[in-house]
Amino acid sequence: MPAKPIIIADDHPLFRAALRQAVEGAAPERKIIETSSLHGVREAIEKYAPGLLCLDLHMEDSDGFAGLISLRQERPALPIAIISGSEDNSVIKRALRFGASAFVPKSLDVKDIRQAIAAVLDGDVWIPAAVGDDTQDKNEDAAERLVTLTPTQLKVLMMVQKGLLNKQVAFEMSISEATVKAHMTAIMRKLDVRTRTQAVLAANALVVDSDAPHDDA
Amino acid sequence: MPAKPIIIADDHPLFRAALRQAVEGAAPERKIIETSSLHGVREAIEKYAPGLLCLDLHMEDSDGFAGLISLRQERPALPIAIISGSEDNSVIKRALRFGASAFVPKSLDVKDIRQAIAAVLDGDVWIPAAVGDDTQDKNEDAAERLVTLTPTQLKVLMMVQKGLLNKQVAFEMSISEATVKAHMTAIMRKLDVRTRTQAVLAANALVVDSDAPHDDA
DNA sequence: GCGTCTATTCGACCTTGGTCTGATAGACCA
DNA sequence: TGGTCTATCAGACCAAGGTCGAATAGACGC
Repeated sequence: MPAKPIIIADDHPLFRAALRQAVEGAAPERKIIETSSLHGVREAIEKYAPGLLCLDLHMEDSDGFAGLISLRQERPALPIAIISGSEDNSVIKRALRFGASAFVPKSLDVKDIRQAIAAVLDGDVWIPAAVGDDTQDKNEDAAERLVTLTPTQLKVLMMVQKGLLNKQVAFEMSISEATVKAHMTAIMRKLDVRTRTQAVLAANALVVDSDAPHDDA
Repeated sequence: MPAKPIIIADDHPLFRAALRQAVEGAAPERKIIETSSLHGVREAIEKYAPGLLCLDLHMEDSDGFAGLISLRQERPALPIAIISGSEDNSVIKRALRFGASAFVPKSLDVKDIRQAIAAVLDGDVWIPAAVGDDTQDKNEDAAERLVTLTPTQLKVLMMVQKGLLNKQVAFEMSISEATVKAHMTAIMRKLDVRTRTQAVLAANALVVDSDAPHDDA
């Protein structure tokens, strides 16, 4: 069978080059497409029907884990390897929960990255060696529910999370306020909350840097 | 002059004992009062007019930095040394911004803690050696504004941040919903936002929320 | 004591949020 | 082809959020 191309999506040109090197080591015969935005990723997926996506979480338009969830829903069969500067345990676990096939910290050297890519191309799930199994997963429910949101619902929730009014969301998306309200009703039903404030709290599981509140009293 | 007593406030009895030892080393002649809640702290302040408060951030009723801010407003002259399991840079910097006189990580040994206490009793500000100067201070404004909130406003904001309705806040505080709304208006004015969702976003600067330091496998 | 300030309290009033009904249209699947 | 799911929207309706003006009470300066 013909080897499908690989997409590399990262903000940073230098790291993109390094990643390309690692990927070429793992799959020399594959075509590689580079991009630096979620938008570019979607275009590339449309155009090249890739077999693997290496995705940075910190791109301008990726909105934390929301981009990952959307892509997974659009192409469930496409394996996604998350590339991230973070090595935080909760970030790694959330990435996997949201459907990533691998988590590759940027601190890894080329050899290890190559190994990770090879594993994913082989159909495996790859994670860094030292991932603890702390079972303080109370955000598990929230994560479980967030993946059931449709891409449009996710987009609405992202805007609400930034503090926008329904009216403003409607304007940004060029739809009516009534539709935004309908989306919010559906979102809150799925997240099992009753107000937008609580929806925002639940959506904090999507934020990469400072993670959602948990009571480790 | 008579040496004013010292209050030690920490959830953990064992650590409270260790802290007492360190404090006694730094100020042998001082009376020491122990407590394990914010409520206990207030009582002790009322009763003993202390010269120093050693405050843990992770107590049941301390609501992150909100407790620190309240106490600072009630007793601006009382130096407060923050005791915390976290050593995260942003936590330390926020503690100082919110008026702490020292930041003492629990990982320090008794000798260093004694030194920190001594420094604060001397009127100095004490921080751990390795505090970087990473200039990712975008919460600086938010922090600046949060300290202008009155204790009541802070209390309301804490509840709203947990996702409670105005009606629920009113019930919890035994005041009318109209009053809660009035507080919210004042809060939003001070924080320079226009909706409760945005107020909750701003209030996130109060969340301590660091990763559990013990389970780094 | 007397003005002034601010925090807290509240009711009247308007705006935004959220539900429900019901409807249209496209995508996808069986 | 029919059934399900999603996205879109309108209008009515009620609940929640938010502003305004105003009253009270304590703190401060003078």
